[in-house]
Amino acid sequence: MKLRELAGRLNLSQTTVSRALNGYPEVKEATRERVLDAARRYGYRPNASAQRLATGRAGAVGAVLQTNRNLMFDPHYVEFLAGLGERLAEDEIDIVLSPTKINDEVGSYRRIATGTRVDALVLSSPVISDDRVKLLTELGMPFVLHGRTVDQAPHAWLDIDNEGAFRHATKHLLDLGHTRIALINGSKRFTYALHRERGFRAALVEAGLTVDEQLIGEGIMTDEVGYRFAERFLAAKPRPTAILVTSMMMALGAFRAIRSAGLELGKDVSMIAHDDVFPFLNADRMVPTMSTTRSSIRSAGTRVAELVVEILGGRDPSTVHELWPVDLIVRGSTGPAPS
Amino acid sequence: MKLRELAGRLNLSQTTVSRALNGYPEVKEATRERVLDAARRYGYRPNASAQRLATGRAGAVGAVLQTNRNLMFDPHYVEFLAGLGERLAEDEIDIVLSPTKINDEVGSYRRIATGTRVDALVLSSPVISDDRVKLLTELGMPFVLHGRTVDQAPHAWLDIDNEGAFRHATKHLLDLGHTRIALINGSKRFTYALHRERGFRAALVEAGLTVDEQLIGEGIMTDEVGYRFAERFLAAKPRPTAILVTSMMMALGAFRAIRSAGLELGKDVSMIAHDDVFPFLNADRMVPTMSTTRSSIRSAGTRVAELVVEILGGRDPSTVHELWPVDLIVRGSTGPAPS
DNA sequence: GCCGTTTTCCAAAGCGCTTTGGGGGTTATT
DNA sequence: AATAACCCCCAAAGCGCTTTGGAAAACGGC
Repeated sequence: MKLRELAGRLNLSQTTVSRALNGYPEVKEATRERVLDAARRYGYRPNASAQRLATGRAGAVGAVLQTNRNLMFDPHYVEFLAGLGERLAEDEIDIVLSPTKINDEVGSYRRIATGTRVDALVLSSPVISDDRVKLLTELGMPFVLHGRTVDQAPHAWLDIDNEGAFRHATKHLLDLGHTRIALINGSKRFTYALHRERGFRAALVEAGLTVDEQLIGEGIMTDEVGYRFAERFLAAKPRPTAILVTSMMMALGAFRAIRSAGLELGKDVSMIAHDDVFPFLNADRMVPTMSTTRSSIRSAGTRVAELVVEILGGRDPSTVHELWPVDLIVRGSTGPAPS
Repeated sequence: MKLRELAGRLNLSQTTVSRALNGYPEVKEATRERVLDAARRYGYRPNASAQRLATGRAGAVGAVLQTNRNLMFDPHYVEFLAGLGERLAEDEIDIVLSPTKINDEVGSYRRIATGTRVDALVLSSPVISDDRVKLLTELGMPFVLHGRTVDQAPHAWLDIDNEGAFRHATKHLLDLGHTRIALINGSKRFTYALHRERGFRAALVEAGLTVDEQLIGEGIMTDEVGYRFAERFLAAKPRPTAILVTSMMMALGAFRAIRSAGLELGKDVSMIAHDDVFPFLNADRMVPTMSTTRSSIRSAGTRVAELVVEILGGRDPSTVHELWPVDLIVRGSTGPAPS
């Protein structure tokens, strides 16, 4: 069933049917009803390619998938994509996924940007000085960055206040009397990890403490890595009484290490983890419940999608900067420092 | 730069340029060179929407992403997508990702199949009797299934011989003198898990042993789940002397549990894990090296892509059935049963 | 050098939609 | 009753490619 046929059956012109379907005001409400009804009955679905050609829009945004390493990072990314897709689906915009090898990352972006298959790109997990950002800016391909680079540029980004979150969390631990606090962070190549560490250090320095570099670890966000660092940190003397963890996956591992060491979470050792809010992982239902800095990565995806749509609608990307505050939620995994 | 301009500059017709670019035989080799060269110089990239409209092809295959649970499963899926994308890129075919909530899975597939945004779909991780397979068959949307359902239908699939692999692995352990063997499997909803368990049981029964149901566990493929099951199994009396594990992620967890129990892998306890071959996880570089049933999931993705291309080229999907044998690679994690 | 092939290229007609530029019908205004 | 002002709707022209049906040019055999 194509538009012409549908128009034929309704004794209307293609123009009118098209307008009725796309919500233009030039058609009588009764006619629109009639058209929508018929479209539903006949199961009419517009041909996407034709629509795209006529409108000059690809109707898709691109996402590039690193495929050589750090795949374990993925639950976070997938969750982000889920949010993105949810919102884009409303506007019938596809997500086009391009897997790329890590050594040809910029090449992949260039190929995508110079092609006509997507209207915009979405970038995640920027590193401190990100070549992709530079490239896309140069090529004039619209994009929204989830996260930030250090050298701010006039492009669109949405980030959470990682520095503030970790400063706040650290300060909370200090207020509880903890003075030896460890940090299990993501890889420092990434800006968010830099920001988190910065917040952590700032709070310690503010409190007049010096940072013990032995109590800082970085790695990919897995249970395993969390376990290994926690195990190592807890063996230090004097033992840290609190740990800040950059992801819930890592927190699970760290939690196991704490138990293995015969210690009790929330009493012998306090922990605050950053919670990206996974549907299958509820900080509130853990035993003990987990204190977190919380910010839904899925919501971020949804909002990024919204911003993409706005930019495609004509909004100036250089006005698109959102820094989301992060909640600190104090639960059972934090308690006063043991004396 | 559009085709017409390019043709103009070359003093050729659009027809000729198009043919030169697409490898049709009706143009002189010298002309083709000239065209290709100019295209490169001017950076000509054909407009994808126009191409798609003219050819009647969406130039994309769809993949649906479950977003409500089992996201931890993902490293496997991502690895598969990587392989898929690698091959599809050669034919300039996009992967269109549609995130869906688990409770509206069939609805999502229906929407995608009745739309015109993809030429085919790729399905992964089929359950025993899979509604998606039925739906797509009914709707006549081409697809390739990575895995199998139990009720075979005349559609395209590619699967690895999970049953054979696990039978073989179990038999190997039996040959080494093990008689109490545990199995850490994926969720039994999935056909591959069923097949693996079937292979496991078959080998035991063949050897005249009865299966201890207490030594079978199923769950999502994470380090954590591997740890928990191994911990539990090793506490059983008499303790199993060998464990079969369905994923390398789980194997890492199981390995940790073995060490925590003060046991030595490859001596006190043997282990064979199924290895989907992740670039960041090398069974050969572990200590001890890990015995595995190995089959690259990325290669499977590449081959599935190949099959999709063939089907879109006219091959009858009901002739597309591939069952890949799985290698058993004996390394350091397996040894004779302790006496 | 003539005629039939083969090679090489072209003009023009789509692909299925959106959108521009009007043009009849109705209703309101005088 | 005539005019103006809308409201609805339509015909037709693209969007940028592919592909069909020829036609001109080059080639080969006699």
